[in-house]
Amino acid sequence: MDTAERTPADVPGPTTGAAAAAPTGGAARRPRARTRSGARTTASMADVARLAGVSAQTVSRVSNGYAGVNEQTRRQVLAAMKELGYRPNSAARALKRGEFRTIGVITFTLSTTGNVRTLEAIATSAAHEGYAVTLLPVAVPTQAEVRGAFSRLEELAVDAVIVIMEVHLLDAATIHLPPHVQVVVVDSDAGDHYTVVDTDQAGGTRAAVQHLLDLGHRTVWHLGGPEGSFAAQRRTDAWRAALVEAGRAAPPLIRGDWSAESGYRAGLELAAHDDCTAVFAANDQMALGLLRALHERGRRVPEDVSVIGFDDIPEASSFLPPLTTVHQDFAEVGRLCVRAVLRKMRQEGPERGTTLVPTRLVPRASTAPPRQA
Amino acid sequence: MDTAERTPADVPGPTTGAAAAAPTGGAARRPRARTRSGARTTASMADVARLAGVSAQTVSRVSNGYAGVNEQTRRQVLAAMKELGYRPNSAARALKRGEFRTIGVITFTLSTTGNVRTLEAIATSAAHEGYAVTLLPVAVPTQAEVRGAFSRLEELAVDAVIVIMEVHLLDAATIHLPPHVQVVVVDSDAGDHYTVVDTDQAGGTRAAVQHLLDLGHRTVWHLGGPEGSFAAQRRTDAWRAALVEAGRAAPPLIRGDWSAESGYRAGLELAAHDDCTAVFAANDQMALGLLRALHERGRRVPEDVSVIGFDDIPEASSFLPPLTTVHQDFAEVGRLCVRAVLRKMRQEGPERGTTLVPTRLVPRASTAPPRQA
DNA sequence: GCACGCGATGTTTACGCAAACATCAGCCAC
DNA sequence: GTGGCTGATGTTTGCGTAAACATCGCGTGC
Repeated sequence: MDTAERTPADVPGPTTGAAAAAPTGGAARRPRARTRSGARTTASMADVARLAGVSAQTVSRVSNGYAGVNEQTRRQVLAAMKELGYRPNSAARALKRGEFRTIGVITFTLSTTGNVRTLEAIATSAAHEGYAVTLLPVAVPTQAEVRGAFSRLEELAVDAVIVIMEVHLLDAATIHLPPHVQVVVVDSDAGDHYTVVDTDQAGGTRAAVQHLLDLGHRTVWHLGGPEGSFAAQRRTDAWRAALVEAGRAAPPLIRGDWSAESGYRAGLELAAHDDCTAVFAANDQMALGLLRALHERGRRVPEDVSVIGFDDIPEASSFLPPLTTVHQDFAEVGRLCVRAVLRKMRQEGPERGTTLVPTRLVPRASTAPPRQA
Repeated sequence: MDTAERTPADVPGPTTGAAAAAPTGGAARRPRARTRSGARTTASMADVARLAGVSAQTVSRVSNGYAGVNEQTRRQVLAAMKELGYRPNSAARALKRGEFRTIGVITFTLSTTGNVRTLEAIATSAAHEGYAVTLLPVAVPTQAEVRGAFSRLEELAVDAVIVIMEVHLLDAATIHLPPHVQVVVVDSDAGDHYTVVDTDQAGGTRAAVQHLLDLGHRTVWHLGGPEGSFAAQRRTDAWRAALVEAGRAAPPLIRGDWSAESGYRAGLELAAHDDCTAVFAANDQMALGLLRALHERGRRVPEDVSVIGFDDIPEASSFLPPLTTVHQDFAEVGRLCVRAVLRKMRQEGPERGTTLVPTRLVPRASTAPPRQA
């Protein structure tokens, strides 16, 4: 047989011609489409190996930074990689290694500051650990949609999942996660069943209420968040508890939906109550709307009414007046999420439990002692 | 028949399996105990095939919804899948198919409304097309960092990339993308070299300036964004051009950095100019700070000074006073990005060129005719 | 001087899936 | 009835990588 047929580039090894009874791959190992200069296909390890005159395994070793490769060989391989523009194929890697080095993040909306900031921190922390982050948006917060996201997720290339969402939407009975995909939840009180990382809603709320009481206000009104939200629920509960603890009567709860617009509507209502001298809004956006409503109704802040928010969005210091609020450390929440989920993957962490991130009261110009105090 | 469920919620079949004359796999197909950390492995196609009594290929056909599978066989396979909790392995799929069905999004920060809203829209559109979105945050906007993100990207499982960033950070010479990975850029004027989708910055700006001139203002001051930003640059250029077109003198440019705080500082400066009756802020956050500064200095809005913003963030309608601004359709931008990048992947779209998404002026209470007009 | 060990490298195999090809049973046309 | 066709299913193969195992050459201890 004309075993000649050697290409100019030439294959290094003699390639062991014989061995007729090749146990398995005996088939014609066709030399792949010529990857010469006008190459279209991406170079594979085999291509690099050929060019460098070594085996594919050695390329793999270099690629993964193994020790035990001769320095000169290593340099040759690196040169070959560079020449061919070699990049490891992540699909093959993932297949072989059984992991994707990717974390999925399921979130309902990116329109709230908290979710976005948390997501950003997660992405940053994950990148730091060599993980990528894949986003799984859920259009509407219904169980069906969430379930849909999870089932999409099941085909997705992720090793773990972080859910930024009220967990009551996760009907645990109907969601079955792929095996060894770990979950960490933000904004939830499901610490009994999941690993949860969250801002210390209660602590922050207590600080806010206490701040107002300390200023001399008889009681504190509350502009709460929407019903579905656990964060809202906890802030409301903590508000009530703090008042009870202090022996004060809790005024009726007023609800918004997190938006500034809803805060405005609530503010119009509150402005009608002459006895209202202090309001704790469950987030800064609602506080913004509240400020506008009070202004329109001629109630001065903080002289007539003190207002305090929650979140400390960057704009809060530019409100009229600058808003006293409770600062949330979203970056820390994100960091802890990633840490927790990676720990769980390595089976180092606990299966469940809640981690709370402390808050900090940021006093600005929207709170003051009541006039008659 | 004997579909009797043998193992309630157990590992796949007994498997141990006759060392039958397995034609191919010859080797003892060990029951695949723990792969990684002691976890059960997921069931593979082969496991399903065994349980259903068919070949792996048939499982594949069912899994991919091929026609040409007998209904009864199909049902059997589906039942087996369900019993084993089978999920296709996306790494293997990607390896075989040569695509990941994932789009990478590189962005510098998620702290600006525009980026976040665009990202959200991208994620939603992508999901709609069956694509996932992987986030690649870049910590600081330096070329080195961006290059780092791109080289991380090269190992990443993505088929295409959308860059939400000023493209001048992409030093084209040093970034070499993996072959076949298409790029679409947002917020850039690099339409000559890339496919660009962006808001019609110039159109929006012209509308804003014209609105103020139409109200009778002699000229319009401008609170611009930071130097590095193309969006800022274009708004500034368009502002100047619109004034020139109208035969008005352009006041000196004042610069902020997008933040409300910087708007406040600029506002203090502007308040000192008695002849300033109208300001166009390059975004709503800066307009917010501006409003506060003007208020503090006793300049009433809109009676003494008209203020107009850009973006139309949800809070803008709750500013004091509610802000007239230029609405950006981020959702559309995101949608077009995804469409463009998928088109390029399929080689249906053009290699380069810019697509502009129109804006809309939203008149509210922060603009009015000047007093003496 | 010879076996042994060790470092460097090569060879085989399997990961899970799906395209390409192979087989096989029925069924119709002539 | 026989050849050919069709639809359903099985078999082979290989994607690019990395673990496990195999080989090879050289220096060292005794």
